[in-house]
Amino acid sequence: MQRPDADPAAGTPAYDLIELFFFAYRDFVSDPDRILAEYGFGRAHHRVLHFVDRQPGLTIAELLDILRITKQSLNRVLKELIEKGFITSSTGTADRRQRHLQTTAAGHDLALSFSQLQTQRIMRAMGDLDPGAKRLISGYLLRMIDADDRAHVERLVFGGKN
Amino acid sequence: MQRPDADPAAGTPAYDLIELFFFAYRDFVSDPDRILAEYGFGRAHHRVLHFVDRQPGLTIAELLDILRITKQSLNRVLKELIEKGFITSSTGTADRRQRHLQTTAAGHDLALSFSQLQTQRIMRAMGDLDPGAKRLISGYLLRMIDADDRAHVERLVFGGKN
DNA sequence: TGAGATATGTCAATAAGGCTGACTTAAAAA
DNA sequence: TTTTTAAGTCAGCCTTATTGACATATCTCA
Repeated sequence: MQRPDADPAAGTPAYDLIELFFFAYRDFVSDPDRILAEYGFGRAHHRVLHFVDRQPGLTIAELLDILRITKQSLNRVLKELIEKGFITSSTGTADRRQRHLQTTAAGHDLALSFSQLQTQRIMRAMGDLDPGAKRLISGYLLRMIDADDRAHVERLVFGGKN
Repeated sequence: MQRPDADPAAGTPAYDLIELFFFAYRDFVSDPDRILAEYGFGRAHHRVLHFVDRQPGLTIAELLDILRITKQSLNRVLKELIEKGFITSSTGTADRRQRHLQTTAAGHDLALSFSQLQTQRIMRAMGDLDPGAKRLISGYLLRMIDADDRAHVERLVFGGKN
């Protein structure tokens, strides 16, 4: 429980970037909240819908790995999305133990409307930056991710299905 | 409840930046989590401790305004931080209805250790970028914040006490 | 083929961190 | 003096997460 004395090598904390990141993320996730409330959904539903839409055919285990939650937590949210007709679950053909998840047409439209809202905010913030500046920002965000997870995220973000 | 058809003007969603922002923020807040658990604290405690440490003398109303939670939610967390000796609350002199919050020495040390952890991650991600690139990134994050809140955040982040 | 491992699903209890609504007290302001 | 404001508190509820235990179907390997 003993905190070490302030590490002299740590220098002055980057309070500006710490706080800007906090406020930027808060507003970034707030856009979809208004729509989610209309459906009785929360942010957990948003996350599940997003990743299923982006990776059709995703299995339960893969989804748990991305979200880093327990299957009990996922189950309630996923069940609601399936019951309300936004996601379908189908038994695997190669391995019949697995379930492959997909968005329905309604699910895809909803996921797309969330992504478009968030893209609007990103584009407003990018303004008229040149492509080099955009690469710089996405590189920065990538390096903010734990090093031992970075390859996994890169595959997921840039590489379609694995 | 009717979602509009996909806005043709919206273009292709920026899936890469949406997802990078999600994963980056997750890892960014995960660093302090390990320490918080030692004290039986959660992220709510971290946020309160951080802003009180950054703005000594902050009142309850000002803190509620920054965190955008209800005073009932704040109260439980704040009470624990006071009881465990990380924050002090003192009656205002000019206006005796107000309470002015401050971190104790222990509270300041704890807040500093969180900020240093997060600064390490930020500096690793910044790598050897030049100062112009750093300004570009903080400008981007600032513009991700709701326009009508940006001035408030700027004062708070760059301007010390209001 | 049979044993064990794996993928999923489910029940129950618990916790953190939010919320609304109602009400009190003390102090300032009109 | 009346009204408004700042803070504190009680009670109940919701969402999203947790752990632990267990059931079922299916695959894999010896």
